[in-house]
Amino acid sequence: MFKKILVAEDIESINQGVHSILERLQVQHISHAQYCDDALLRIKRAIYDKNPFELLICDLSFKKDHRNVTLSSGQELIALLKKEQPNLKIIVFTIEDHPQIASTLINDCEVEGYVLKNRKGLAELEEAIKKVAQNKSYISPQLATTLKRNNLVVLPEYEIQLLTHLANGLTQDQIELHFKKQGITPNSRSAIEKRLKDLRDDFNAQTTVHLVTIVKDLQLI
Amino acid sequence: MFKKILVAEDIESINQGVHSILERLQVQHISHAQYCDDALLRIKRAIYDKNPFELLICDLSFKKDHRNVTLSSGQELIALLKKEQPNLKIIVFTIEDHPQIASTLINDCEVEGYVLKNRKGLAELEEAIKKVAQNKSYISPQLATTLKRNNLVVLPEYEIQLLTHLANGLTQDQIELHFKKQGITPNSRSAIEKRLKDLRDDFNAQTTVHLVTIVKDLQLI
DNA sequence: ACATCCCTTACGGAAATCCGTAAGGGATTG
DNA sequence: CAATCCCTTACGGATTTCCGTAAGGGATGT
Repeated sequence: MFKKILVAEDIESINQGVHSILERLQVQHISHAQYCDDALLRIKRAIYDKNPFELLICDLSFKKDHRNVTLSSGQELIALLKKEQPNLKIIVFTIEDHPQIASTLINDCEVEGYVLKNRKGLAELEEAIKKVAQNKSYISPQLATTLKRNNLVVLPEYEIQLLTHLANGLTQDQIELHFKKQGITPNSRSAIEKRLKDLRDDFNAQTTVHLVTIVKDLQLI
Repeated sequence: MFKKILVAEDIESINQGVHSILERLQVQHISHAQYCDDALLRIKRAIYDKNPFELLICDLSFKKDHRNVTLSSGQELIALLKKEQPNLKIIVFTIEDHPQIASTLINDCEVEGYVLKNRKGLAELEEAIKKVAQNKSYISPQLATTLKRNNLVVLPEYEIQLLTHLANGLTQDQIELHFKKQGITPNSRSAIEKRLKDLRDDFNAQTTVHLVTIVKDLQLI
């Protein structure tokens, strides 16, 4: 079992719940951070002290308050940490069940666990901690099944840019111009139209407005 | 102070936190419901038993699981309850800080309290319970300030329909036709165009796609 | 080399949207 | 009653988007 764990989570009542589990698992050093910035500092400090954390249990969304923070989300924190301390195990503990977001963290950021805060969340978290301590990984069952069958759509960077510009109010002419300035290809009017047509087909969108709302709902842009 | 309180909340660790507060406030009867349907049943039953609840502390979002539920959100529950037991006090305790949603609950559904689950959430909840027990109302400070200055936009039903149809892939021609069938006026092509132009101006949208993404982000549709 | 495939670009016409103007019809007000 | 205001509708032209066709170029395979 882990000896030194950091919990990054801003809601106190959930912190209490997590803490009680860690105590039951007889974790010796339990630290808490209510801000992402704090979490990063503590982890850096622990490395400097030659006594690094072994596991981070991390929420994704942190409420803003009066404090100025540079890291506002768990995603940013995790992305940094994988450079700072690659051997640090990470379990995401969040209410966020959107497959797109979970998939990015699991596959790209390579977190070791992803646990949903639901009715049985704490029990699952305990399970996850045990698994990860054995060098296995853990993903909440509901999420695991949807991730498997849900053949996730990942939009290529080009399509993301195209749709984002549309959503932000650029006309196709403006996008063509912009792509030419930035050296992004293809940038002809024709190609842009064709991509949009293909995307409409792919997503069964009747109009371009429809298309943009669909990809926004799917959080692809 | 209240003697009989129901807590509708699906995440166990938060339930624990709320429970500990209610105990400190020496509430005699504390009930919990992990599903909206359960909450409704318990409240009805309590009325039938001539021993109704005095206060409901209610989350908004409830995770779906294997159980079939008819009420899937706190909003639906609250809307029903205000008919079922008009004198029941309600405090919303949620992570949802979108002013649009909060405003609807506070002004339309007339809940007595709206507390955000943030770093000081439990302390605020305690404060709210005390206030509401004195027939006052309570709104989380952060929210209260934004609600005041944020001169909330409320879109008339007609505009909501128009934009929703656009977002769902109808062309302006199809919308004109649809409005005529439904007897919704104005339904001329011209009027539809004019409304969209006005809306684009109101929201500083460059294009119609832009407009739709803006109102979707604001959760106006 | 040649054929094939895939992608980009170009072009032209159809369709949809955008925009301004103007006419008509209620409601309000002097 | 007349004047005014506001909204709806109609219409025409400009702009934008949509769609099909075709030409050109690079990569791959035979």
